[in-house]
Amino acid sequence: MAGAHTLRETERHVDERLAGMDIDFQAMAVVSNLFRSATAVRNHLERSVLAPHELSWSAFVVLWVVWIWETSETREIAAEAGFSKATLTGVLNTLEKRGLAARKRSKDDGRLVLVSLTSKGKKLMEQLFPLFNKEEQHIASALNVASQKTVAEALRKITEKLEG
Amino acid sequence: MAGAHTLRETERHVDERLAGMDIDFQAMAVVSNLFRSATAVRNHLERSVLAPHELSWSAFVVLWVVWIWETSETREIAAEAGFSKATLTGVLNTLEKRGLAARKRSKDDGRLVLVSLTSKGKKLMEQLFPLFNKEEQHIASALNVASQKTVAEALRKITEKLEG
DNA sequence: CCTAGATTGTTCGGATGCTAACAATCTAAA
DNA sequence: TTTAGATTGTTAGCATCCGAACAATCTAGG
Repeated sequence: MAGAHTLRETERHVDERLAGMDIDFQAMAVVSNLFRSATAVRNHLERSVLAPHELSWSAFVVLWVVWIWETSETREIAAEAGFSKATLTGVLNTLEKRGLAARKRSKDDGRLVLVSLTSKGKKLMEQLFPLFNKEEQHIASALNVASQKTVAEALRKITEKLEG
Repeated sequence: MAGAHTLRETERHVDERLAGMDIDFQAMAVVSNLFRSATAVRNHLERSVLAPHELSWSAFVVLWVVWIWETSETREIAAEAGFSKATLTGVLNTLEKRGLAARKRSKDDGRLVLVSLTSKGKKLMEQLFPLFNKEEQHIASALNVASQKTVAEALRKITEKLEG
């Protein structure tokens, strides 16, 4: 589907192409498959769950973070969602325009902006997240439960090594 | 570092916040840690390897694909790199402007555009990829070798379930 | 031949996504 | 109390990113 070569054909070609070089192929396999799978999962979730509601990936992530943490400071959302505060400004503009989220100046600290979901935004997440999780379940079903645990924990270790 | 909460604190909060709902938490953990780790790895590689050469992530991915496959048709690069052909057009403009890649019309099929690296582009990849792989090695060292194999294979299965 | 349909890369409009610079605000040390 | 420095969100400028529409080109059926 993704072009002329399958995943495994591509990996074999790369190995041959780089043969002789002093390369850690196992480490390369971890990283490249991390990106391949993340891209595939994101595309799948965008098409199956988000697109019908005209939601972008980042818009959904912001909704998710605010939904989970009730009300959030902007700086916190950006860190949690994984992109810069400048990017968040744009996404919040979009969400406000669509009536899904609202901004409010903090009274305690005039620099801070507090974000909350509108009732429309809340209703959307209560409807959308179960569908999202059904797709997550579909995706994770590529692995048995023991393997799911192992993979999640291994990915945590990678994240912690780089952020911890 | 990433905001006020650690990774594991965040996961516990989410579990409590969604308690009572009919949610597959294990599947959620796989997907969310997939994105967290992919984001962390990408940010790390951008800062440590790509930024010093003023290369964006997508520019590097395109260089990588063309380097590995020698000369590539545009449609193939887009599929392999994981983004749309519209995006590729922009990235190729940037790479051409910087003298790292070149476009050429195919003689066999007037619709096709063939992309190759300039000698400057080749030289850059020969210098850059070993550094890139060193960082991949650093990242993968969060796991022992057996775990690296397991994770890579599990991620392959996820990709194949969605693309296969 | 010839022409309807398929394929390819680009363009267009809009939404991310980044760093750097900025104004507003808070904090703490003199 | 004052003021230098730190923090926060926005803006500006640029480079991705996408889907949809488009022109150029190829392919088949007639």
